Amino acid sequence: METLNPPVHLNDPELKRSAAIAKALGHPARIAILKLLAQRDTCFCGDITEVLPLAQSTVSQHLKALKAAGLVTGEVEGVRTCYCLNPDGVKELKNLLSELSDELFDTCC
Amino acid sequence: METLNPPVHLNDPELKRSAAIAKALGHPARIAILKLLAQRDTCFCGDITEVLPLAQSTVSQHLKALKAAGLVTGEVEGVRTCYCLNPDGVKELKNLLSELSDELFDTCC
DNA sequence: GTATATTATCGTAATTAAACGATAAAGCAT
DNA sequence: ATGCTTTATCGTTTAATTACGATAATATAC
Repeated sequence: METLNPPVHLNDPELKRSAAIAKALGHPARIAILKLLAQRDTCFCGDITEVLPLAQSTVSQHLKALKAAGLVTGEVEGVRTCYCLNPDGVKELKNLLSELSDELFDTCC
Repeated sequence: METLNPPVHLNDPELKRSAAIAKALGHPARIAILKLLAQRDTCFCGDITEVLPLAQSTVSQHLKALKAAGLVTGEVEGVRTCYCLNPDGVKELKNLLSELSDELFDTCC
């Protein structure tokens, strides 16, 4: 049955935000970093670089991406930067996820 | 405190799978398509193209990406193709999400 | 058979992402 | 002050993404 749908606006802020959060998770290294941050209480860039098979500059780039997505905060502590999960961002992530879970019930035509 | 972590293997299948699913959601058009598929019972490429501000070939590409990620199935019905949410893929997505929700409790150093 | 409708694929262009090494900046130690 | 450590940024290269129009393929209609 033709349930006619209104046109979709790809610039809808909520839609864009959801995609941005998902995109930030769209690389194994970034998921790994988030999990590390959830486990450890120290979270300097160097600690992460030690554990990931990536160059320091690459890790720094991934951290920047996570920060831009609002999933992570970075507080300068002297010469180092302490990265942490951003509670607000994680909350948004969880909301996105549960919203999607609700909407994507299993149907098939 | 230095909770020393084992090295992370970015080729870990589960990690890669999680990232691949997230990546598939990492574009507004693809999230919109998934939501449409959840709402409508007809789900031909043309129906989606009608609603999205994108060319037919672009929509087809996004559908291909969703299919490659296992989130969508496409059954050929004569000259058209009927796209549906893939229950297995959606289940995986939900598992990923709840796993992440569990792991990413709010901490800060 | 000829035309029409539907979708996938090809070719292409522009943009973004991912990775690295090298370097700069800035704090800490001596 | 000099050197060491830590991290961000720059410059670069390679690869992937996104988008479009054009075309091919295939089923349906006439």
